[in-house]
Parts: sequence; structure tokens; C-alpha cells
Amino acid sequence: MDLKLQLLGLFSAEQDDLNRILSKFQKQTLVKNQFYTQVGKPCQTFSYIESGYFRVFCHTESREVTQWIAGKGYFITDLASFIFNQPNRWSIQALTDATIYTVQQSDYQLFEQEIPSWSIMEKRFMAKCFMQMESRIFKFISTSAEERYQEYFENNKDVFQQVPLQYIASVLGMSAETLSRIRAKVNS
Amino acid sequence: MDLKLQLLGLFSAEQDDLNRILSKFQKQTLVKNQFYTQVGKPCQTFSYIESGYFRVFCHTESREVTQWIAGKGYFITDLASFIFNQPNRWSIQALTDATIYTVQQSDYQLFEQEIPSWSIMEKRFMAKCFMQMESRIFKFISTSAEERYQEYFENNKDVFQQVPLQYIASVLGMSAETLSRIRAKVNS
DNA sequence: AAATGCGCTTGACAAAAATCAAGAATTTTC
DNA sequence: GAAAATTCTTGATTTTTGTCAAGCGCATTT
Repeated sequence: MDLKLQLLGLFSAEQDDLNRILSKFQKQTLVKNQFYTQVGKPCQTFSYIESGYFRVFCHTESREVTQWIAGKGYFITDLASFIFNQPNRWSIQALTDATIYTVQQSDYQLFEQEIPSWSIMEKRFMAKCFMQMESRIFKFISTSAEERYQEYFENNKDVFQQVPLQYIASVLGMSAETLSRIRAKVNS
Repeated sequence: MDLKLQLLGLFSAEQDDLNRILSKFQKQTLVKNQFYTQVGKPCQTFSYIESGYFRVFCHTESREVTQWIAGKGYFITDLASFIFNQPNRWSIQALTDATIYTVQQSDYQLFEQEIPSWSIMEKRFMAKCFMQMESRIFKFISTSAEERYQEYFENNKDVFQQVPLQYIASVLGMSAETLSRIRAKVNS
């Protein structure tokens, strides 16, 4: 599985440490439409996506908003819940059958004590996530719907094969109709 | 100064540790329009804003985009540079005369080794920042320019006294004219 | 006090995007 | 493989937002 490689990339760990970490991740499968976690509930797991796609979403008064789509190589959890034990802010649902590797919060917390460099690598991982969010916000501020689509399409061709366009539209901050029209225009 | 309180909020530290950390922050003043750091350069400092306002911005081909405005109580740095030693992604400029408390990267890195709980608190701090970015993105996806204005105005009345509206407009992802019209409408 | 610069507002117009509604295409279910 | 359900597309229209341009208000300078 690729979790090992992924962790190695984040984390120049000793083999021993790496194996100790890996041993706490349990393989798990979800079927299409199954929820990984739901708004308001606790999320006491942290998972690596080995295969399949998930969407991160919640409801506003008027509609459902998909905030992110995650595929192979991404980690999923609800940070508010996993780190701060607050209620989930997001629901996370499988959009396809999926295989993930999951670690329990209780095991995860032990890493901090048992593995000296864990917290440092975790901080670096969080910092990267933060920087990606900065970039994403910058794109919302500074680019049009069409530019956002083009960029996302270039970097996520696989998603378009597997995930309904309406969810992609939401992630890009536009209506499904607008996405459809942009695609028609770009493909002409 | 309030840095102590701020750190205490983030970090349930021993008095000793807290004092050791505080001792590495040096008071510094900047005049209006002075740069804290600039795109492409390194940023090897991390600072707490004691007073004054800063904007975080960069240039696109066509225009300058202000991504964030930070006032008292915020920390500023360029993470890409400060954590990963990459070139700055942002310029940070004082919008008013300002007083900050600054720690050098070299001192900051020692905290990791000298203060056992530092990395954990740092991780939690980063996680909070990440969650705030998630919320901000959610607002871009799910609300109109007017709603974004209303929310920002309610929570940042002070900023409107001190910072040119054009920069606030950019942070909110709208043109200065649109912000002006929304304000005219809301005040009527 | 006139001149300058800067930021803000306003109007007119254009462009982008949302909404509503209908129908086509695709996928799922039985 | 037919029916049902879901997803996608397209057209017509409205709303929202951006752009361009002019002018105002205000502070600063000279």
C-alpha cells in the first residue's frame, strides 16, 4: 500500500518508528454513499485514502455545499473533532466504493509520546495543509470561475471520471449550470 | 504586553517555559508602509502584532491582491519561508505605524528541543489556523459578496477605521466599487 | 490658497454567474 | 432490458458583480 510512501514523504522517520505507526493503521472498506463521519457527531479517526473518492460537505439553510473532494493519497478526518474533541463541522461521504487505512485517535495520541519526531512532522504536515488553503483562497479572490475550472481540471483529471460534476461545481464555488457551460465552451 | 496572554491561551505552559519563550521575542516598531517581508525574499521571523495593521498581499499579472489584513492579536510570518525555507509567497506591509514582538527562526527552532510541549501546542495552533481557512473557503463557496461583507464587518469593525476599503474589498474577494455599493445599500 | 494625490463614490454599461425550467443522457435498480 | 432515478445540458431570464470613467472629499504639500 502507498500509505508507507506517503508517510515517508512527510516524515523522514526511522524504519522502526515508521513501522510502529503503520501497524496502527487498519485497513477498512466503505461502499458508495457510506458516511465516514457526519456533522455534529464525533470523528475519532484519521484515515489515508488508498482508493475511492470522498466528499466533504455540510448544509446551509438553503442547500448542501461540498467543500472538498478527496481521492487516493489524501488523508481525511474532521480536525475540529479529531484534534479538539469538538463536534464535527463536516460530513464526509464515500462517492465510490473505497479502501482506506484508519488510525484511532487513542493510538494517534500515543505517537506523540512514543515517537520523538512525530509532533514535528505533524506540524509540518499541518503547515502544508494551511499553505494549500491559502492558495485556494487566493484563487477565489483573484480568478474567475473559468480559470478556477481550468486549473482544477488540469490537476484533477481523474476526479472528473468518478465524481458527479455537481459536487465539483460546488468545490469550485459555482453552480452546476455554470460548470456545464464552461465545459461546453472549453471543449469547443 | 498581550503576547503572554495570547501564548497562554494557546499553550497551557509552565511559567518557566512561558518565560523562556517570551524572552526570545524582541519588541520592534514599524512605520506606516514599511515592509515586514516581501515576495521572493526569505522570512526568518515570526511576530505577534501588539498594535497596528498589516496586509498580506501579492501581485498577479493584472493587479495586486490583498489576501489578508491582520491587526492586534494576530501572528504574522510567511510560512513557506519560515517553516520550509522556501521563498516568500507573500509580501507583508504595515498599513499603520505598528508595534510587534518578533522571534528569530533560529530561536524558534530551539523551542522544539528545549520545551517538550512546544511542538504539540504548535500543531494545535496550526490546526486552528487550518480550520479558520476552511471556514473562510466555505464562505467563499456558499455566500454572496454582501453576506461576506456583513459577516466581516460585524467581526472586524476596528479594521474599517484604520484600513483603506480597497484592501478590505480584496480580502472579501470583490472590487472596491462593489464594496462601496454594498456599504451604501446597507447604510440606507 | 491653489495644487496634488489618494481614496471613495457614483453612473453607465458590460460581463459573469445564478436561477428556473424543460428535456436529454446516463446510471441504477429491479 | 425496461423503468426509475439521478445527473447533465441547454435556453431564457434575472441578478450579481466587474469595468471604465468621472467627479467628490479630504488631507498634505508647496
